[in-house]
Amino acid sequence: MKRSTEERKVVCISAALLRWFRTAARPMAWRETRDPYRIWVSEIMLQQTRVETVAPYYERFLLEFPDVGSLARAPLDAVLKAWEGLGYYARARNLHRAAGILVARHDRKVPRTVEALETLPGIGRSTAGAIAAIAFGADVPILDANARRVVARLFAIEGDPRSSAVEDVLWERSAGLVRKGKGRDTALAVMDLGAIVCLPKAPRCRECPLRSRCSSRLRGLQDSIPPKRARKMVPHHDVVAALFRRTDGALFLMRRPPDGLLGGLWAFPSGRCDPGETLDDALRRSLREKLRVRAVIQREVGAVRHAYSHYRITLHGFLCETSRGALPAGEGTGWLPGHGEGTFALPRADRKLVEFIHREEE
DNA sequence: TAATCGTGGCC
DNA sequence: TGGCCAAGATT
Repeated sequence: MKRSTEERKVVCISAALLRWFRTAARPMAWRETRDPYRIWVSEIMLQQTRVETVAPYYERFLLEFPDVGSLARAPLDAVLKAWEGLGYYARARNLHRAAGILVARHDRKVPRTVEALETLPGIGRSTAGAIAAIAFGADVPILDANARRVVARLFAIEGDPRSSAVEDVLWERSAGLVRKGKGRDTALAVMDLGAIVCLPKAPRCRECPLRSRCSSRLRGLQDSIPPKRARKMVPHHDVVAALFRRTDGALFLMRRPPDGLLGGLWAFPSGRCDPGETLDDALRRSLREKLRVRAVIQREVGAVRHAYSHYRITLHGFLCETSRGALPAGEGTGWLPGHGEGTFALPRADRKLVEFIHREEE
């Protein structure tokens, strides 16, 4: 029967993969624990983010928020501060919100099933599978970026791996790799194979434990599966920011709206420069609109180029003073201490402007 | 389905 | 330098 032949092949692939994993597994802090909370935190941090980047954040975050209760009790500002620089800040907001839900409705415990995990904010199908498999040893598939690539190549699944039709096939194939009782190791092995061997560019097929069974490799398709994503034009904008400096050196900040780009972070008042508009005009206009103040622009302290997820900016920082009207105070406003770090989470670009000022003063 | 949402490293 | 990519979710 042809079907059972296919099944035997997959069993061999799983065995070879797990054998390889025993010697090749990458050491990581979050692999040394079975605490579901820690594994949950690591999975959220690792979304769209490299392992090396996450490592220091993971340690610091868990020192400050060692369990579900401490995370739920903490003010969002403290969570965002711990997340500062890691990007995709909705992850931190959702993590915080989910901790509150766990306290209120789940006895402070991370759910064990994919279905329950998926109901929490910030956890989709892929992360739910990863947490269920890694934290609880569930025999469920994963389909992160590594698994997508590994599975697509292994079974020579052509087409855009992000289209829903292809994705369904990939989930099926990923599930087929999971042998009974091996959910955790299978998930980690697929991830590691994708990170170490089955690389996006120039996969190292000669070192691959599955090279003799990889359909793409056997057909010479390893460089065309998955297909390259069509790239879009990346817009560029000039953005102007106002640095109001108090006599003690503190800098005026405003909290960004709770959702959207850099949501909840603290940043210098800023605005996008319209086409044909001078930087000075754009800044005065923005401050009039947003702060209801007239500003005197003293000088530009520096400009930083910065790339967001889907566009680029050049952020021009200007030292300013108010000529008419006072800066707003109270909720949603703050002052970044002259040298001290403080408790404000700032975007990277705004941090770079702060560095410009500090460097000037030396 | 397609946009949106950060940042750093690599080539 | 700039394009590409990384343990995706949400709307």
